[in-house]
Amino acid sequence: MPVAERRQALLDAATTVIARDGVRAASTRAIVREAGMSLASFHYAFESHTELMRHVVERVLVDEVHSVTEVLAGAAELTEGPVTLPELLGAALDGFVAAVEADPAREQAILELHQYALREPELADLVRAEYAAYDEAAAGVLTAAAAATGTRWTRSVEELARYVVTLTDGLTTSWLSFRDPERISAAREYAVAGILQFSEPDPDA
Amino acid sequence: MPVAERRQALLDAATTVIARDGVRAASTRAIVREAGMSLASFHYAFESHTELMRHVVERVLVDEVHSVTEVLAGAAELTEGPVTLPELLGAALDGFVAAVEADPAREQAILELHQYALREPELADLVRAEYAAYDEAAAGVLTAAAAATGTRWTRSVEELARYVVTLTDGLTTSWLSFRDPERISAAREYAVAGILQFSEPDPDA
DNA sequence: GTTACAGTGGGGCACATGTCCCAGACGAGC
DNA sequence: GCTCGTCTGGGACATGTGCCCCACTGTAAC
Repeated sequence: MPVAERRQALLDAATTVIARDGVRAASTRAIVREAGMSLASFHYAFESHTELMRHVVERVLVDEVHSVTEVLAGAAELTEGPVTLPELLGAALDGFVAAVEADPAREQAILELHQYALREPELADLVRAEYAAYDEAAAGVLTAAAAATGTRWTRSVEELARYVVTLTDGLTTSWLSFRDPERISAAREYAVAGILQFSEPDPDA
Repeated sequence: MPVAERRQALLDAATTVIARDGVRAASTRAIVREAGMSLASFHYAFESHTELMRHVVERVLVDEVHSVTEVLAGAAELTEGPVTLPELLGAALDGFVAAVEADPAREQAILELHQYALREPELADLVRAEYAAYDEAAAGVLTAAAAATGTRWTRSVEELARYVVTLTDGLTTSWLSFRDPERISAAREYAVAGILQFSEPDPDA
């Protein structure tokens, strides 16, 4: 078993344990047990538990950015025939919420890893980079949606995107506490309405 | 030293340790070291570390609800002379954000305790009760602000309140990651604008 | 002064954790 | 077949953890 593959297997196992039992429970032994390896194999693939955790944080956050970007892009490409701006934005937010609802354990793990990373000086930047990527993804959706519906934004797209990301963050934590779709849907509607305020027909379109 | 006082001191110490070093570091020994006691004193006041944590979660979350309610009520009572709805709502949100900015460690501790509580079946209800209290506080501010400015809401105040709470949650996590006032202020402005959509002059006022 | 007892400190138990070491297994090259 | 170097398993170490016990203090009652 090549080292690279073993590292991947250990990262997978660590992610599984964290999602199921929390960061607190992700001890070296729990991870190797999950991966079906011995402790020696662990320290053959990784310098230390700390290094493993660093890679876990990095991989999970990067993966999450990818999947979110994918979900948003998928919703934005759903433009079969004429679509309105609120429909597009609503679909994008629905896609995001559906992804969170589909795998709450993963989302909870991500939040725990955020906290973990924010406590480690050398990992804190990963969280900020993650949010920057979210901002970019949201900005992409906003501009694409406006372009597809002959509208334009009256405010900076970057600012609007940050607002959207802030809101999705709130939606995520709300879902993890209540698991209540109704509690989410109202906020979702208001969010869309809030953003629409800053759009207008594009005279150039 | 009476038992009740000792328990309070230990709760204080635990809160301090958690805010400074995280929940992960809040071991029994770390807490008694912070409180300047011996291990025996700890187990004289508390049945177990688990029981202590249960009380910590309860107290911190209840305290947070109180202080948030206080901040919001304070902002709402700032009605010297004629004030507009957006001013009132903006002031309330500013008060909230200022409280978060003033003590980020405490806010981070609260988020960690949320995660901790959500992992413990018997503590999860505390988080939900906390959010329910936030909802109520936000609803109170919304109705008070509307009444003070001769306006009324066109949507259910409960739903609007939940939206506000969701948003403040996002603002909090955003602040903890970036500590960037500008990043917050834009979202704050959009939030106010978003809510204002659902207000109208009250003909009965 | 003696007794009784709530309260406290130090030490110790059993267990879990991160890390390391060393004996052995495995397979490739000759 | 043999050797050599990579890889792996089990065991062990030091440390940290939650919890407990026993000896001791101080104080209050008589």
